[in-house]
Amino acid sequence: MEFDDENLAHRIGARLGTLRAERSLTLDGLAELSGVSRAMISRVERGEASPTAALLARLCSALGVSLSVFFAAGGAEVSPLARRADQPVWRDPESGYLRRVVAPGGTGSRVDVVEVEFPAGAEVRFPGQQASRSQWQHVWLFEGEMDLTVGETVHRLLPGDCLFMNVGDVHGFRNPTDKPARYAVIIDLGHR
DNA sequence: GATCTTTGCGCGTGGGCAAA
DNA sequence: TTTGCCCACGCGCAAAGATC
Repeated sequence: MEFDDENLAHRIGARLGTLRAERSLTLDGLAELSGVSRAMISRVERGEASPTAALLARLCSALGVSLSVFFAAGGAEVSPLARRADQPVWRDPESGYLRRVVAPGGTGSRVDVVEVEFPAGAEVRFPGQQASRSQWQHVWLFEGEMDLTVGETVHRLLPGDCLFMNVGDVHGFRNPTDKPARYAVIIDLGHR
């Protein structure tokens, strides 16, 4: 379920607007919570800008949802089975990394499962977010190599390695090799 | 071929304006 | 007064061109 860029930008914008409205937040309110300017939020909601992974993470954190919840199709039929063809896929316009929400949406589960294909040489950094401190994640590498930075510590992950970390910590993902990497992220969403 | 400079593009921000 | 949108600008990055 991969969308073309324009369609995806509009879907993200609509989803962002819905979540913001559900929380009775104004552009200013969300801007204050997320640290993203209200002009940028407005452009994203109108589908005029494609948010980067880092920016989207800040907005999701401010809204109190995970990226998985964000990309889960609102109102979609709830099923315990998520076929690969139906799993939401999003590509970060900045790094090119591909994020696939594997776990079925709308089940009420407090655990999300995400598959990531990370391009060679790419890097993504996520700022620390107080709103995400109740969330934890396992990063389980299948193929390639990844450098994961948590705070000041850099962890080199090899196939089979698994790193446990707090989602709210300042962290970064980097593929130092010339081959793409593939890994899974299992997220404990904590109390919602 | 390597290095430096220029140019173009996209992302993101701040300030200001108009409508309700 | 609040809210959402528009405009101008800065910044970073990659591609193209120039120079050695």
